[in-house]
Amino acid sequence: MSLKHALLGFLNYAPMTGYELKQHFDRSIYYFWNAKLSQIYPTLNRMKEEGLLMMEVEYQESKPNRKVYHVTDAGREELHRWLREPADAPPLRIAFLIKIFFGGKLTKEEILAQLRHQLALHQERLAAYQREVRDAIRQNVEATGLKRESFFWGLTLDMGIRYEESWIEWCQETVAKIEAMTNNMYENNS
Amino acid sequence: MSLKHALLGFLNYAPMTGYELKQHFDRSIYYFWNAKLSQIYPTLNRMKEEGLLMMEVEYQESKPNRKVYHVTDAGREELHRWLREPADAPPLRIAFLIKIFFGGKLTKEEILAQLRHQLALHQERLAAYQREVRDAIRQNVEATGLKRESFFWGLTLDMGIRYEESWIEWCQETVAKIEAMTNNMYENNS
DNA sequence: CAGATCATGTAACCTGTTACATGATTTC
DNA sequence: GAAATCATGTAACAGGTTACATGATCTG
Repeated sequence: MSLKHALLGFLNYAPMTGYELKQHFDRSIYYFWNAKLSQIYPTLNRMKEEGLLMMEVEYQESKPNRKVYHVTDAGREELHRWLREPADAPPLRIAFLIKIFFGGKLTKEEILAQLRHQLALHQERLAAYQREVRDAIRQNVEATGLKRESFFWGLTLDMGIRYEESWIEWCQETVAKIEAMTNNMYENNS
Repeated sequence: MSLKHALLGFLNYAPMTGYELKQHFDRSIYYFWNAKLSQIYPTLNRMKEEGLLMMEVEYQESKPNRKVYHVTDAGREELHRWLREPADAPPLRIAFLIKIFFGGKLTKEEILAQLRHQLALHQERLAAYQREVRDAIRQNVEATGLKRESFFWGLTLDMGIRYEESWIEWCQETVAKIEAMTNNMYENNS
């Protein structure tokens, strides 16, 4: 379970609540991993029972009490073990490519619409990564002084950017290919 | 549900059994979508109940009877509706990048081992796509005469190849970056 | 005065994987 | 004689999403 290990990783920087962990996901690694609070809370509970975490309650009025989680020695060991363990490369799972695969059933304009929509999505994402994520890394370094860590954060961002760029190039080239076909060519090559 | 629509897409080429559908997945779109038989069989049943498919039983001795599925008009309409519907771009979900993100906890050799392993995985896949998938497309065109469709099949393969190439480039550049660091630099920039 | 932020969860549901069950025929 | 191919499934489990539940305080 990767969520478990991502949580260990963040808690290893500093003790936090589930709510704060969610913010870390949203601000730093959301572009390659994320989770909802409804998944994070029960997972933290299980990890506590497994002895990977300790919990301290900070009492609050007019808000639910803060449950601050700390990594135990067992948790740190488990994190390190997992980090060294060879990772597999999960298969792509892209419904959009199913639409392209069976795209022969669509008209030229319909498939161009699909492609342009996909292009726009990836362009937006790329822009977001270049703005927000870069900034988030900068802010994290300033806030935590984890300068060494930021080298690794930057590596993952590079891959995120490269991924979006691949899509953008493919979409643009594919749109160009299909636009270059006359309607006659497009309809009559079956 | 994309599995449903992928099944509709294949059955729209020709009526088939669940077993044969699985082979189509394994031979043509496995690199961006796949499913196990244990998921395909119940899904076909549900689709039949929804009126998207019709089933004919071919009786056999010494083997379970073949259940051959055909797309109904409602199924064809549903396929066409889905193909036109704008597709979203699902977020990446790569546990390996979590390992890199928290890579500061690893030694230089440990992280290089991760990177080289990942590089090898993607190189193998790229080689497979360039061999097997190209061949599968060629064979499908010969077997079915769906020349027009093969243009679209090729487009998805291009994206698959591009994806693997991105990983390979990133892995190689990242390995080079880290190798270029002296051990001293690597350990002492926190 | 509406919406974001802080802060916790539970329950139902959906998708997909793994394990189990059966068994003849063909190929190496 | 072992492994792949043909051909069907069921059941348990794992991971993740959506909906529901609660409610004060801060910000625009």
